[in-house]
Amino acid sequence: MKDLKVIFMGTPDFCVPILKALSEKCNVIAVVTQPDKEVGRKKEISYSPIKKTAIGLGIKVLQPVKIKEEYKEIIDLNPDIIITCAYGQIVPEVILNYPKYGCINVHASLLPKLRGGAPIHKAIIYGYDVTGITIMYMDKGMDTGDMISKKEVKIEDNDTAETLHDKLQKISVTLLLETLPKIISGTNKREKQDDNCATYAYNISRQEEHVDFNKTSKEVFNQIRGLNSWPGAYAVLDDKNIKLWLSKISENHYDAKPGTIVNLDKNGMEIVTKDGSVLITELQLPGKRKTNIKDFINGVKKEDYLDKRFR
RNA sequence: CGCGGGAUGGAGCAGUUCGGUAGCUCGUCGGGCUCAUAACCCGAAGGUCGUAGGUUCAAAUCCUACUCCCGCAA
Repeated sequence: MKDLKVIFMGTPDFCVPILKALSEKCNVIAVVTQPDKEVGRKKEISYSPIKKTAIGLGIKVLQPVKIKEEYKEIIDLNPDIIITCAYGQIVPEVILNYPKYGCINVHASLLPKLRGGAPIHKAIIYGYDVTGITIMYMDKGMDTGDMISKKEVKIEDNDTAETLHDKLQKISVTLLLETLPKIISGTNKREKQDDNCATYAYNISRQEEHVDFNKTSKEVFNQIRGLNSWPGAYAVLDDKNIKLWLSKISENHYDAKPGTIVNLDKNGMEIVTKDGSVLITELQLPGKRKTNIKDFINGVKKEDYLDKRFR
């Protein structure tokens, strides 16, 4: 594997361990990542986590704005295999057919479930009990190619998108290192996806970050933890966006309209849902930092919140 | 030069409009009560009020510049 010429394509933090592992086991001849973006309040230019890692490892970095048009350099490098993970652009067929061992993708779900850009978040938000990593051949569709190997991860009640991200990140590396030798020796499996069972995990929209308390407690709970620690769920109170970071499902039932704050103490800010209530245990006011409920109630008057209603 | 909020003992906040003794709720430490406690009672420690300069008899508070944090928008 040492001489295997690999091009790695990826962008976020999630795939950094994969790049690191590949750079140890193979000859990573180039890394392809999304173009630098101006980001944040000061519109500073930020490099993607993968670009930073590649620079640290001394690997050549390519950043096509549209890989559909700017693929020549990638082909000229004559890779044996292209490995992608959360790259963020659809790779054109010209590239897919080129490397002798093909183009494979590491996807953070058990395909054909949760095809798309936000499989980790959506696995929790949709209330899945189990998710995982799938390694697959890429084709021209979005996460529709033939599957090579899979590894499952259970979703626990206390998992957030962040903890699940970390678990999946870990096993993505081991699964890839198990699978890669089989691909090279031609002993890997190749299984078609059943399109009838497919579900989709498109990128999170602003609308999906908004908590609707007309949903069930379970749905609210899953939404809040599924968006933690990025980008965060929010609801609106007094025209202010309040971020809701952690919650618990309460056993209590109230006669108030969904969204009403019925209680505020060290156990949480209790908000009525469609079928009961949830206790918010970590939240954030605009301009402020994240605070746990204990700190939050210290600086706040209970009367300012009780009986008000989120929308 | 995208818009806006913020920085005050270890934590979360009030006080800034209109300059005049550093305050609240917690936490910590010590003591008490209790079979016991995260509960209750008593007491203590802990802050050059983000930084630098200016105005003033006097600045957390007014003026100027800067640093850092955060929400929105991209």
